[in-house]
Amino acid sequence: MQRTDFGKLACSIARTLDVIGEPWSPLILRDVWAGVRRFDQLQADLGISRKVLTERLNHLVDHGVLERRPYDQRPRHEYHLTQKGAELVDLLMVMAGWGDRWLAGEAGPPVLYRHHACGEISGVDLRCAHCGRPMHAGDVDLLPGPGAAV
Amino acid sequence: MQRTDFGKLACSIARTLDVIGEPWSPLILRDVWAGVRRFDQLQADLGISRKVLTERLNHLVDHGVLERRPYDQRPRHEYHLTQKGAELVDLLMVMAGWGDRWLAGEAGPPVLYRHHACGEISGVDLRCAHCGRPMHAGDVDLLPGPGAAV
DNA sequence: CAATTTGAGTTCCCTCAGGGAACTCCGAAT
DNA sequence: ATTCGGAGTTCCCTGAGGGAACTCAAATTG
Repeated sequence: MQRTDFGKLACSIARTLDVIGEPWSPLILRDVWAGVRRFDQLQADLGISRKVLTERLNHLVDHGVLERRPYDQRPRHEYHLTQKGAELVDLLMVMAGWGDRWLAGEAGPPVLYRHHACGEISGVDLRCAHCGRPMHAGDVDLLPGPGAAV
Repeated sequence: MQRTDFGKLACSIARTLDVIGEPWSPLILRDVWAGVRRFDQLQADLGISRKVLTERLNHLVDHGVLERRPYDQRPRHEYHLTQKGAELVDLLMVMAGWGDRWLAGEAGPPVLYRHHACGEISGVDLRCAHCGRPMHAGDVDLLPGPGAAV
């Protein structure tokens, strides 16, 4: 095994990386989310090699993150996010939030997010699912869970 | 340029990937967060090649995500998260949340998070920073921002 | 009907990044 | 004076990513 396989580790971060950790995968999801759904569009938009794009799309479909949906009689299809994939996009929003805050520089963020519920330009905020108060890296203790390694 | 450089794209996701998108980087941050701070400990815990570990650590220090902190007279040091790095760990928590939900299987999540504020085992929840209501991938419109590409 | 176009991949070759293991450097402890 | 231990370096080998050209089948064009 040359390139290490993260999927087997007892770590949800590693397992998630096994699904979207390869180069380009998150950007493919971003594009599909933004409405770029076809092979050639994706290839052109990202500038990715066709070989790798094929590989990544198959991987994402195999893992149930994207689904192939025909849009014509002939064998033509588009890629769509599944529920599982849509929830990954939440992760991308958090990622974009960090990039906006720390890497955007003078020019400001390249993309803005308008929240349907309130209509405002905003960003995501991390809250505790239980008490609703802010929940950040320093606000938690880590404990071994049921699926912990022996 | 062989391996594509994401840092130059007008996309905060791509820019973030430029910092932590390489294989192992997120797992290194996870370990540092969890208290694994020294070179040999990291190498042993992750099973990463020493060469790549050196490379990743330098990259993360260069990008201000980790800092090298001496812990002895002799040239010995530990890696610590900076503020910038700690905010990346928020991202890792979201990533772990997705993995817990979709990939943990029968055994359940390998790690549990206890929130200091309420003392409960919990997970993160994404809220709109403006109105406080849930904010997910489907709840937003994307608009070009000030730093958008021409 | 023949020729072209179009979406969606395949195939081939080449370079470079990652894995593994051994080697180096240096101040401290024995 | 030798050994040790942390923190890298160096070397070689394999395989993944980039680029560009090739394939294939259905539809459209002339």
